Amino acid sequence: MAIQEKVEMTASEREIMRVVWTLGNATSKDIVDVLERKKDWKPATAKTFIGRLVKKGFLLAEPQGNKYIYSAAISEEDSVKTAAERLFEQICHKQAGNTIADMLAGAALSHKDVELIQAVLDDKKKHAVDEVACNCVPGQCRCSTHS
Amino acid sequence: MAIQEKVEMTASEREIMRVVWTLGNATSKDIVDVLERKKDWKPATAKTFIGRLVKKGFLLAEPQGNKYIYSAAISEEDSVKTAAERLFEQICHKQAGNTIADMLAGAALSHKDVELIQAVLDDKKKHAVDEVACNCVPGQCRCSTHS
DNA sequence: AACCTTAGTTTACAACTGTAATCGTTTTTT
DNA sequence: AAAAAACGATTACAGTTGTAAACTAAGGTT
Repeated sequence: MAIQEKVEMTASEREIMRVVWTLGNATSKDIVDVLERKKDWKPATAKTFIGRLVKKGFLLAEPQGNKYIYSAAISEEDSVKTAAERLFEQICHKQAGNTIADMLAGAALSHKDVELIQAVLDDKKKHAVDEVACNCVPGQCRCSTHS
Repeated sequence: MAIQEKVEMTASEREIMRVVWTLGNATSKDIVDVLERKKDWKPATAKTFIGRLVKKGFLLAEPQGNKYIYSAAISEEDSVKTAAERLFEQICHKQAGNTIADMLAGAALSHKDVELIQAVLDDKKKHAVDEVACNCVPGQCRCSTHS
């Protein structure tokens, strides 16, 4: 596993990344154009985020003549997974199931999605435990109150 | 529905909130004590976050003599739900199912959790569509490429 | 050659965050 | 009552983020 520093990608930066993830390779113009329409960002604004993403290591910049061709250093899937992990780190492990149920309830799903989730759930059934261990320090969740 | 401004709760602030959610009513001392152990925060640091949370409207401060009794202005469930929504806003609706599947795969679940999720999923089955509509602007996800 | 466009870099600047010390009051101890 | 402890409020200060203008150099255009 890469040493994966604690570098965060902000929501604005993710807007840039989504263009790159979509195109695979993108010029700053490609990016600027999309975000100028979607977010009303001035070209300079998108440029700033591109620069920060390169510095953070999320974007790779391949020199191409006098400019760069940008590509993503991480996949969107991994990036979203990391963001989700970051969220789950902020709640008691015991609440994870509930939270996922909430998300599920609020999501629009296709039959295919349902099937996929059912498959994962079936697998989970085999490894489900009687009680998930609480990972909180005393005082930060009710579970630890009864200990 | 309340006009729910676009006020964000940071991860550090959430640490404070978790103590309040756990205790229901908390003094600054309750909060300081827990976070001093968990995060090694100086009392002043926790105080700063408490102040910011009050200003942001997440914490209610009931005067009690010369001090305050703090309580939460939103439930932890709602707060987590909001955070999750914020995450899903950053990805294509079409990817929501996949993302949930990933989260599910990575979570520790109890039998009870599995049951709950199964129930929600069963309900979802009734309303699943053939294809979830993509909500992205052209250039920000592959779906829109074929349009 | 002179100029405009484009791309990247530098600089700007306010708001928000993390992290805390200090200050002014009250309360509690001694 | 005098001193010490506790609490909220004020101030501090660097780093991050959002938002962008200005600058610079290369490239294309007239």
